[in-house]
This record gives sequence, C-alpha cells and structure tokens, in this order.
Amino acid sequence: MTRPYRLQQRALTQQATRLRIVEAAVALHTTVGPAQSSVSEIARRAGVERHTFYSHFPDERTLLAACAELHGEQRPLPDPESWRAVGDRERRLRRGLGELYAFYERNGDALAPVVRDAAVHGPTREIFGRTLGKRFSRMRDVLAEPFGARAARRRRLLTVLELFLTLDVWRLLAKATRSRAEAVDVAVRAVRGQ
Amino acid sequence: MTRPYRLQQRALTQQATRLRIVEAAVALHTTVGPAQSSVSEIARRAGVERHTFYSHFPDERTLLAACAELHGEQRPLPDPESWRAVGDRERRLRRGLGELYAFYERNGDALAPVVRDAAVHGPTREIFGRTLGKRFSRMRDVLAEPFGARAARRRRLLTVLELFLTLDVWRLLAKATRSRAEAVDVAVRAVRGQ
DNA sequence: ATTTAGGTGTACAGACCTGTTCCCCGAAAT
DNA sequence: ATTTCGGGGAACAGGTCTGTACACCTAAAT
Repeated sequence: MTRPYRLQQRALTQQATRLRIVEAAVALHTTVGPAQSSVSEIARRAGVERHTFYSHFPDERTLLAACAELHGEQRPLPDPESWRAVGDRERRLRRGLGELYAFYERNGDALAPVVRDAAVHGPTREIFGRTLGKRFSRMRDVLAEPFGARAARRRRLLTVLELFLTLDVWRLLAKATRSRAEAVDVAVRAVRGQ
Repeated sequence: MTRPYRLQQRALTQQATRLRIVEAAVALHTTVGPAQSSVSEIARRAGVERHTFYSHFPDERTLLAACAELHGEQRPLPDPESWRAVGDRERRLRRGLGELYAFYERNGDALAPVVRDAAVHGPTREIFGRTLGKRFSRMRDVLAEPFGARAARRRRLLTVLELFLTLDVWRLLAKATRSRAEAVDVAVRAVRGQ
C-alpha cells in the first residue's frame, strides 16, 4: 500500500518553516529571555500554528539547541586560539579583552537576557554551559598562560581574569568608562595588580 | 447614624495580619524573586484570602516598599560612615570590603533573586534604587576618599570599586576563592593596580 | 445591647498559557 | 491521475493567574 515518498522540494519549504520558528525564538530569547518566551508567542511571530511548532520541536531542549546553533553562527565569539600568537602577556591580554569587549558591544544587549535566565532556567543553563562555558574557560586559560605564576598568585590571576571576561562585569565597565580602550585598561590594571 | 469607632485592640491583630503577609512576600521574593511572586502564592503562605492581601496592599509598590523596610531592618547593610575612622586607604578598603563580603555571606542568597529581578522588573528596580542604590554609591565614595587621585586615575578607581562592591562580582569571587580574606585580597590588588 | 469593620469563604469573568486532536487543503512526489 | 504529508484552522480540557463582588461571622468598640 505505502508507496515510497521522499521529500525533496518540500524538504526545503519545511526547513524554511523551521528556520522561521528558530528566528522568532531567538528574537524572543534575546529580548524577554528564554524563560519568558511562550510557545504561543513564538508561533505567532513565526506565522505558524502551535502544533506546527511542536512537530518541529517536541521539547524545549531541541529548540534551545537549534537557537544556540543559529545564534552562534550569526554572532561568533572571538577565538582565543588566535591570541596565542601574541607572546607578550600584557599585549595578549589587551588583544583578548579588546576582542571580547568588541563582541559585547555588538551583542551584549542580546546576550544579557539569556545570561540572566541561565541563572534560573535549567534548560538554558544546560545549553549555555555546553556551548559558551567551555569557550570562556579557554579564554581565561589562554590569557593566563604567559603569566606563569604559581600557587596563590596563579589562583588570584585566574579569578580576576574570569571576572573580567564576564558579561556582567563588562556591562558595568561599559557604563562607567568612556571607551573600550579605557575599559580594557581598567581590566589590565586589575590583573596586573595580582 | 455613624457612631465614632477607633481601632485599638483590633489595630494590633490587623498589623499582625499585615506582617504575616509581608513576611510571606519577603520569603518568596528572596527565593523565586519579586517578578515571579504571585499574589495567590503570597496569600496562601500568609494564610490569608486574596482580597485580604489587596485590602492591605492595593498596588505592588506599596508591598515592595513594606518588604524593603522589613528586609532592611532584619539584615542591615554595613554602614560606610564608620569606615571613615580608618585613615589608611588600604586598611579602610579591607575593612569595608570585609564587612560587605561578610554581609553577602549571610544574605547573598536571599539578595540574589531580588537583584536579578531588579534588572527586569520595573517596580523592584525603583524600590531598589531608592534604598540600596544610594548606600552603595556612598560606600564607593568613602572607600575612594583616601586615594585622592585625580582625573583619569580617579575614574578608574571609582569604576573598579563599584565593581567589587557588586553582589554579582562577590558571588564570582566567593566561588573562585577559598576564604573571605582571599576574596578581599583579590579586590584590594585590583584596586591598587589602578 | 448594639454597631462597626477586619477577615473568611465562595464565586465570577477575563486573560494567558499548555499539549493534543480532528478535519481539511493543496502542492509535491509518485 | 493518484497518493502523500506539511501545515492551517478550530476546538478541547486543563492549568495558572488577575481583580472584584457578595454574604457572612465575630470580636472589638461603643
């Protein structure tokens, strides 16, 4: 009875529908936050019925994963590996923080609601940890590398580096300083003091 | 017709009811946060009908003000004025940060949801700014006082001080360090570097 | 003894959300 | 020409929340 039937053209429009949903979700996540994004509203914005949404994303984690992927492609985080070319520790620090802070200037507003909800919203925290978490640890380690202190001082360095890589700290810095260079300068001095 | 009638004994039980409501609200605010605290749940915990709640607190701002007052009495913030007795700038810094961080150790968990929601929830931010905001600015200024630098350096000092007075920064410090003294040490060095 | 008013209990009407189901259309696949 | 299936449209049953209203009880105030 069942005749073979493979999606071809239709698979394209299907993917287009899926993409519209993800885009709508990202738009909501980056404004009201993932925790407050209702299926109803996402579907409404995507111009889609609710059950269409559910057929694409049966559970929340599937959706969040798709969002993280799209978001990651559109706004890639700086790559700490490229910083390793810079040998001087302070130059490397300025380079890394400069790139990260530039990223924040472009994407900080969109990232803030997600970061905020990650503290409260399990699924968001999960996805977040898997994608951005590792990247940030890597940044910290690469920036700490050339300092090569040990024991107590090393721990202080890692601590304060982690601090100044944070979105929250950047937001405060950005509010209190007049330029990216000045923000980086404050951070560099704080690290240097350890 | 209307005979004079003043509450006397009844005023006491009335205040007791009001207090139960405020306590229930504070308990919720310090766990799920003000934004997620429904009237239904507050009333349920206070052992009171919803309309009783409304008769005491016709609008959200009234409630938040009462909560802030109770909370402020029960967990008073350190008083920066007392720090001014310490003349040496670094000692003063250690004294102030030590007291604040001790406060955070006791009350950080309870404060976190409120601080988080203040970023999103208008009414909370409003109350927050009126009560704690000023106190924190004062702390920053008192700690900066003995440094007496000017122009660029002074701005950096104020910026980094503001940073390290923050609950968010303290939480990161507390997670990454092993003792309060170590956390204070990181902060002092960061300030010293400016 | 009689009035007053804080609080209870119950109910209503409205808003928003969730996940699921059934019917149908129409364009793509055969 | 005929089958398939992604998606639209509408509806359901169930949940949470909001603010307001009515009748009632009862201890306190007169």
